[in-house]
Amino acid sequence: MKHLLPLQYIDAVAKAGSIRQAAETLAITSTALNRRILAMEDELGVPIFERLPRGVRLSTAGEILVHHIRSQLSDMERVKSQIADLAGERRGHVSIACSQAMLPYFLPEQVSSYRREHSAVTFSILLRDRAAAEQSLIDMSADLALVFEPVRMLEFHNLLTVRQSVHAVMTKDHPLAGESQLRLRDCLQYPLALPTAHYGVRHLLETAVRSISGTLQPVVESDSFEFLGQHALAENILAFQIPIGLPDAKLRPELVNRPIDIRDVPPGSIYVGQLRGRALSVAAARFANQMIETFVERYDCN
Amino acid sequence: MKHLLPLQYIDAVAKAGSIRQAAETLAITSTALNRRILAMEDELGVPIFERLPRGVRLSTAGEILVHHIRSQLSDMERVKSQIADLAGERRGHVSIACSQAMLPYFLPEQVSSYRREHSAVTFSILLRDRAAAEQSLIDMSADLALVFEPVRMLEFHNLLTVRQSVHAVMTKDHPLAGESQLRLRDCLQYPLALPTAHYGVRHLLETAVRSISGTLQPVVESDSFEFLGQHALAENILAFQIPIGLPDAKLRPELVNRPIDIRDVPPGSIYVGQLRGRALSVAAARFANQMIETFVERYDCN
DNA sequence: TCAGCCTGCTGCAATTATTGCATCGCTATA
DNA sequence: TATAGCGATGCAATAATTGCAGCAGGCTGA
Repeated sequence: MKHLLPLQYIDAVAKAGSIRQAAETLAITSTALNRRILAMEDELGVPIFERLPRGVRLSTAGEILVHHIRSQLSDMERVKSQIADLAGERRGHVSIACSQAMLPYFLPEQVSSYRREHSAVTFSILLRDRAAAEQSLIDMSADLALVFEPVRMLEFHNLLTVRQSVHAVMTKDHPLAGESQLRLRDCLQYPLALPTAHYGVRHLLETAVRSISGTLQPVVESDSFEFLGQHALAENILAFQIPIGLPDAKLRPELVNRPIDIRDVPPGSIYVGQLRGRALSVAAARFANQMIETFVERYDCN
Repeated sequence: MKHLLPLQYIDAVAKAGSIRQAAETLAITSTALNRRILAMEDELGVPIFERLPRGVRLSTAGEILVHHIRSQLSDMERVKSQIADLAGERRGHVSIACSQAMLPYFLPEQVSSYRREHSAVTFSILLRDRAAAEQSLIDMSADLALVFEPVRMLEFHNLLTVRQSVHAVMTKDHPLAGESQLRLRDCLQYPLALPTAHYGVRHLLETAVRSISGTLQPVVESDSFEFLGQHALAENILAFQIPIGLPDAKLRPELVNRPIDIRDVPPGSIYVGQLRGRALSVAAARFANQMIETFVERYDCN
């Protein structure tokens, strides 16, 4: 849409931090970009950017404006999606910010399933820790968020809550593999592989361990669950994951997962949500519905 | 704002019903306007307007788009208002759709009072019956609505409710002027001046009269309360009004108003509200607050 | 200290987009 | 059947946008 090109330009400059860099990504000259921004500031009567020696930064007015711009851009996407929808086309784009556990199995399956019906719909899947996911909703870089144990939920409109208890993951040779359910204190006897502090699983474990006056002393710690899983497998140490992030037993027969007793580690929750007050595009709304249906028939929801 | 000129053009065409007429009001040639619309339709890939022999009409896609456009235009006004506000200026525009009773005393006083503090803020006061007022909120031609006995409230976010009982208005020579409170059946003995059917006061009276198996047979009926009042005065017949629309006794000593017993005619309510989900400009929000404060200290509110 | 680099900004010329005029074809109305 | 009003279009004039080259200013590292 041509008329909101100036808005996209401002958004790009805000993101890039300098006019020349933004011009590069926009594939126009810095001259043109600079003049459009000067023109907008002139129309508005207030500077949008503060000029710094190494570029520009949003002024207070600019921050208000950029927030409005992002909302307009995403609104226009929604309108285009609605219009395409009533023309019988099922097209559009869905952007999702999610916790790591959704990445290996759940979302790929969901996206494929959806795209089998509506192949003109495209997706962005953004890995965001639980604080960053909400931020992505706020700055409209994501339409939907799937977050395990969100931090704060002020701008978050919850569509569905799914309870998930923490599971320990190990090889089938691990001494604990024989138990059907594990106690936390038993797990602590063995070497652990843990995600870094800002992940939900770690948070739940930390809280649980503190309540029995213990400490978590992981052998490996990483923000990459890919790494954690592979390493745990190689060294035969304990890792942790929630059910939605666990492979099917048939798919990975060498891996064993066992729930940890909920008396030790209370279950956390996955929240499916969107930005409060924001209207979803047709595609995003349909995809959210599909996910919610899957959750409802597969897990413990409310 | 120049970048949303194309949007304003589409809005204007939708309102005018023909490109040539819209071009007239926009002070441009029909050629230019026509081509902008063709360009927009081309970008969108879908016709915005249906071409009729006598002009154009919004297509389904166009209706979605125009609704979005109006929301964008009003959002931009809000953003400009916010930016002006943080620059220390108290400027902006407030548009209010209201029932007739607000016009003679309440709103003039409120607007003057507000403009004494913030003279850069401008106002539009639109007289709308209770159905049209909500429509004005929906199409964003009004920021706020003050409606007596609204019809439906789906899109309406209520900020305050003020109860108002119906009063009979007459000259001090009228036979009923001696009573401190009137019964409906006594009123019906005298000639009546009534507003037309879609006004709230008429609605309340009709309902009340039906419940005592009577009928309302007004001597004069008008949608102009100005006329009703003057005529009632001249012929010395009964008119009806709610307290907020009544002059101060000192101001119009020849007029007498007496409440009708609430057992006969239940009190109606003034609703102060805005469009559900819409953010108000700084000026509109402040003005709404001022009104609400006045209501709370002066009338029976909740 | 000073050269190198990156920044936003601006005058001028070329390019591109927009506008207005005249006119066409169409349809409902009188 | 004539007419008036409508949207669409070719063409020329006009206005806006862009790109190039070059400016001054501040940070960075030798």
